[in-house]
Amino acid sequence: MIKKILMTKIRLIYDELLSLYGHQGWWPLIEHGYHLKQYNFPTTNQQKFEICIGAILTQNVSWTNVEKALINLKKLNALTVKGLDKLEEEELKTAIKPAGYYNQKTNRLKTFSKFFINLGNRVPTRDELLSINGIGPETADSMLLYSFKVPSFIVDAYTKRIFLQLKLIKETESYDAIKSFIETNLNPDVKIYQEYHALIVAHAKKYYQKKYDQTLCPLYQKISQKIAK
DNA sequence: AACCAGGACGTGA
DNA sequence: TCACGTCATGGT
Repeated sequence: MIKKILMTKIRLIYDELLSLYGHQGWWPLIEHGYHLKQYNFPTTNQQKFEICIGAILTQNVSWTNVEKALINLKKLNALTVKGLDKLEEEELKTAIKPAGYYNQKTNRLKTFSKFFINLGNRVPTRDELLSINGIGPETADSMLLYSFKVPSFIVDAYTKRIFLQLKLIKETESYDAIKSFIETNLNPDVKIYQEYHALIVAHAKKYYQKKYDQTLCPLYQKISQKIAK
């Protein structure tokens, strides 16, 4: 007789999303696109750096805008640490303009590339990243999870919307409270954390845009049906 | 033509 | 601590 494994809700939601959308293969790189099931990415220091740059550029902006900026940087050979560090400030501003907030983000990229150079092959701590101007909790966790392969769960606006709709969190809960709630109910596993966040984004793009009716979310419908019975 | 997108920071209460 | 204004482009 096989024992039934007790799974947490958090894990069940993950399984549900994975069966709905399949592997997402984040983080996308300009050259390689989505890596799909090759979880050894990123392999080179340059790829790690590109992911970090993307994490800064995508702050409050759609990824399609970020791609334009990344392609501009690639053309200028500035998707490498040294390349970006060498780039003139005005040139950098122009290149990342499509990603919005280009004045702030220019400073943030310059500051970060210096940090990245000094980092060497070391993995930074979360606090270390948070102490850098322009890197908040979500950006830090994105870098840790996708660039440095540390199982640090990312809480973005979509994560909040979905978990709020599923009544697993409250409206007022802080970033860190939501993060630790999820992490205590999900074994630390880089692959799963990576997929989970990507799946949340995929799911949210389909059901949790502000213009949509969030009650159409199939996960929510399942729950509300159970309650009705 | 407003509104929103894979946030973070500075300010004042 | 925390609510609020600010930063800016591109798509719908």
